[in-house]
Amino acid sequence: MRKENSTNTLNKRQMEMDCGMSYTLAAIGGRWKPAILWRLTHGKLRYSVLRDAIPQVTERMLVLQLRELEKDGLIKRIVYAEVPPRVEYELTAKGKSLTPILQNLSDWGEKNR
Amino acid sequence: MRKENSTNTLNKRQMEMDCGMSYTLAAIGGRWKPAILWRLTHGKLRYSVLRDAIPQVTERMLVLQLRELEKDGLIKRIVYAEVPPRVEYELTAKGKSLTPILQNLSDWGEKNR
DNA sequence: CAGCATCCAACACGATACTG
DNA sequence: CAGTATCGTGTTGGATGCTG
Repeated sequence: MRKENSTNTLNKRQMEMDCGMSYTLAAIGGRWKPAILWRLTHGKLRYSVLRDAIPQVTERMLVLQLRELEKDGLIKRIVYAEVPPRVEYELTAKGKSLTPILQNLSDWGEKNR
Repeated sequence: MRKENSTNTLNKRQMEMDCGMSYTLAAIGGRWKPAILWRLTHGKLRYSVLRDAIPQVTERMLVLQLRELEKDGLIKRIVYAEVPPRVEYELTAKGKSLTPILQNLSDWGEKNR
């Protein structure tokens, strides 16, 4: 790593750009997060439905990514006190605000791949 | 991995969404790609300028990510037949078309972190 | 039903040294 | 100036089996 030069004024706008983007990419960048978020855009889904809607994901990864999305405040986990257990996942307002961005990413990908 | 059920019609729109997004995220998702792309939005930059504009990156990673961006057609590498050598990097049209999307990602990140 | 625990492989990324 | 080469590490994610 090179030494950082104090006269090197990489300006504030650039750092904020990097920073904001890193945050967003970390939030949606997991291997299965886009798939999960997209499935949830049309409403609440039960764990088993979500799982069956993304057949390629292992349960381990599904749960891990759901937990991260929850921790980042993008989805809400709703546990019903029933037997057998029922758990549903739903986008939060923050999560919903990502929808147009996900759409943009998808559109760009479809057009350019 | 669960066995894929042939009656499980995960519909075509969903698969295209995932697919397009995966493609886009792979294109911009590298650790330093957003930083590189952003630096290039205002025009051609020389290798050493780019390097000094992102002091945290090692040369190894910078070159690797530049090569991938080039392979994906987002940037163009221009080598001048001079001594000492000079190399410049520039966004392609495809790369430029990402700018508004990067801006969205940055804005969302700034607002929500 | 909705997970968790364990083990393991692949890869991304960093540090450091060297070069056409 | 603009890179390569080599080595080492931490994280990501997959396979498999078990559980409140």
